[in-house]
Amino acid sequence: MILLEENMNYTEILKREGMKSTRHRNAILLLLEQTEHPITAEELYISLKEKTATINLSTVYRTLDTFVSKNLVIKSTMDDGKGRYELNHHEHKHHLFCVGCHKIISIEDCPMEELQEVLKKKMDFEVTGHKLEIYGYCHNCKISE
Amino acid sequence: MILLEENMNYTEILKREGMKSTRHRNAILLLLEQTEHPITAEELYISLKEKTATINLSTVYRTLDTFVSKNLVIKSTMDDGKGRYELNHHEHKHHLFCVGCHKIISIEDCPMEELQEVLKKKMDFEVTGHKLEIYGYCHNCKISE
DNA sequence: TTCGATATGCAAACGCCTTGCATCTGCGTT
DNA sequence: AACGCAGATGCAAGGCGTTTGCATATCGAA
Repeated sequence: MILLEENMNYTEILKREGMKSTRHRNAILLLLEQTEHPITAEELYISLKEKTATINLSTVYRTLDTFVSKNLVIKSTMDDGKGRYELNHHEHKHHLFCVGCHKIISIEDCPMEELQEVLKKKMDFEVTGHKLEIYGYCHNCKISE
Repeated sequence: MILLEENMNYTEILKREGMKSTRHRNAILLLLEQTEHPITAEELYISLKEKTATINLSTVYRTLDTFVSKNLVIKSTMDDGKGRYELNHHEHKHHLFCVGCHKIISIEDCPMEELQEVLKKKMDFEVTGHKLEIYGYCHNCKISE
């Protein structure tokens, strides 16, 4: 299992996956690491252009796709039709979506383990993965309601 | 809360929501009722054309959107970029997605209740809804692996 | 039956994402 | 250090799911 550990630079990680270490790939990994919540390809693209680099949107998409296929990045698609990407920290994680202020909060709680057992016994379904999104009001938005 | 009960025809349901009862709307509701799993707008459109009616794809989209906004239908968007629609039976339900044969199986198990309490206590997050998708291998695909 | 509000068809457009192709760049080899 | 090539990138065009503007058709209350 590949982890993005602290004292390991991106070049090594990329090499390990058989990818060339390039300016863009490194910048994208860095930005994903700095952003703790899932962001869209376009947000990433704009943020990169502001910061330093000239980069093309299609490069962003291609890079993200490759990262996803190498399991370095997790993609999830929401009802607005846009995909969001985040680093795969290989800790199991879910997100709270505040419907008040649209903040995204990461949590590490996950209620799937028991259910996984149930599904196996009850209907012989072998769970390989799942996606859980939770909507509601965060502390602040609850107050100002 | 609005339920699609057995001996209640679509006209009544639609009227109750302030919608006109039309040929298309009825056909879409009927088809959704016959299909127990979430389907795409296009699948619905093709199926309708095969069956009886001349209908336009944009009508399908508009109708589904209205149904979603009235809470008669639930939309969920997958990583292939397509939205899927299903009747809101107001029983709480989730789906198993078989990654082998792409079958979709509905289940009524839901592991969220306890987590909801935890999130409230731990971070004062008030859950109003959630989405859970489970991936894996169904009984048949497990065998033929 | 009439009539206004709403639903529908049609065609064009939109937004997110992908692709084909020419050029450039990282990196192992010489 | 220079070379060469596979792989990465930019650019522009295209794909695909979905939305929209507008003219026409339909529903249903009066």
